[in-house]
Amino acid sequence: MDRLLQSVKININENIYVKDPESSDLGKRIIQESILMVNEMGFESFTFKKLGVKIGSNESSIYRYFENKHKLLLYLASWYWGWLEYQLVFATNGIGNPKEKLKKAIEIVTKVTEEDSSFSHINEVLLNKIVINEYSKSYLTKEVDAENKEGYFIIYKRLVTRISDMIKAINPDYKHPSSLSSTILEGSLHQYFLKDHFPSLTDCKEGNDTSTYFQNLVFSTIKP
Amino acid sequence: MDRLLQSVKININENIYVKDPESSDLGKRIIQESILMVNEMGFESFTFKKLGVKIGSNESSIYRYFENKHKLLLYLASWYWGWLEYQLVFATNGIGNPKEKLKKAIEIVTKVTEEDSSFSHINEVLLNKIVINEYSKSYLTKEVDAENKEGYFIIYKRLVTRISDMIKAINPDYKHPSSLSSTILEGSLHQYFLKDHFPSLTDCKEGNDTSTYFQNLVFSTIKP
DNA sequence: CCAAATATAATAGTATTACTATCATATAGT
DNA sequence: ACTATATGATAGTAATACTATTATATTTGG
Repeated sequence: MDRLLQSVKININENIYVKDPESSDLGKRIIQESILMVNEMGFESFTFKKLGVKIGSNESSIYRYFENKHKLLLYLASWYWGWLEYQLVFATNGIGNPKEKLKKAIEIVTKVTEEDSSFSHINEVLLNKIVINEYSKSYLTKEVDAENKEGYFIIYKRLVTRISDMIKAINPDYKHPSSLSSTILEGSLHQYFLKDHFPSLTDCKEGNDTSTYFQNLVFSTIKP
Repeated sequence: MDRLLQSVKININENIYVKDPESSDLGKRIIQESILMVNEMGFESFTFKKLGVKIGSNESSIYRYFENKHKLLLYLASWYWGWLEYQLVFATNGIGNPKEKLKKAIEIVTKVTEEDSSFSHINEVLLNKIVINEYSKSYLTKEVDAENKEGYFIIYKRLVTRISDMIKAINPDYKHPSSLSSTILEGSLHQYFLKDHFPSLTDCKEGNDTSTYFQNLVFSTIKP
């Protein structure tokens, strides 16, 4: 997988950034360090000023890449979902059996994140933690409808649709394929959050517990 | 139901507030108007200064009830979950059949919110909208572990546990009762959010769609 | 290789937020 | 009427989230 991915670039809506952070060294440092910092101090405490100090650059220079930190969060989240989508498509493409295919898809989107050496400036493990802790904040806003119209959530929506389509392929009569798909994606993040902070509210403790939980949930629910 | 509830007070952890807002007229106006305002402008734009203007009071007076707006959000959320818990216990108490009981419980926590005249200063319909749009922000913070230790989320946790226990009563061998219970509560809020902002990601369009979705999900998954 | 374009850095300034502190006034209970 | 307690008014502070301007590097095209 590594070799192939080396030439892949995750494609992100151009309106999310002012200048493409992939286009320069400073841009990549902004992404790289913002992942470390947001993970470390949380999105609320994170500021462009602090990021500037950390990367030895200036606040005003960061504003040339992103309008504000909310847009940066949208960028990081889009990158994460784009990366997951790529893995999902790659891993399920050759599978003919619809049930095997969906099973694999659920495994991909619910399993514990592992480092991907193809993107050296991005720490996928920490980025996954950011998505678990901060993604909701990117859409639980008053601007969500306008931003949705701008296409800022398109990759995430496409991912939900892909899994929804796989569910339909197994049981075209099941009444809630989209709800079930969105429940898997959002619910998986939530179970990981609970594991770390409210362990009594989840049974997903380690390894592939989360995958097992959702695979069982989905296949019991949709039957053939 | 109305008569009985008139003497009920939702019991909220005393450390969430500085002074009990139920203990005075100003306190109740703070709660009443904050629900309208947070719903109207979103939690980010909401400030104590603006609230003061709206209720014809002073910023500094509001600080005598809540340390900050985060604590006020914790209060509103706790009140909401306490209110839901009361309805759940009340509605399921007499039901002997475990399946009927769980079915009713899921209906209560997933159905569309209706006004409850027992609490005249609280608009439950708007409060439900606030919980849908803002609740995640109350725990997706760096302080979550400390605040959990303080007991700020205890009502919500008790609700999850209640439903988890009902699942266990039906099938003691099912491996993920807590995960399933937390998926219902959190997933229900999410489906309502999707309905309003990402309709293509949900099949829950109106009336009792959400209840039907989750009842079907749960009973298919746990079987007998 | 020089000029011009472009990228980055430095500095300053602004409105708003999220408070804290102090003092004044109103009201309520004994 | 006295005194506690609740509320209101005002002022002040550090930090945030920017915008604007100017200066200095760095790149690149002729």
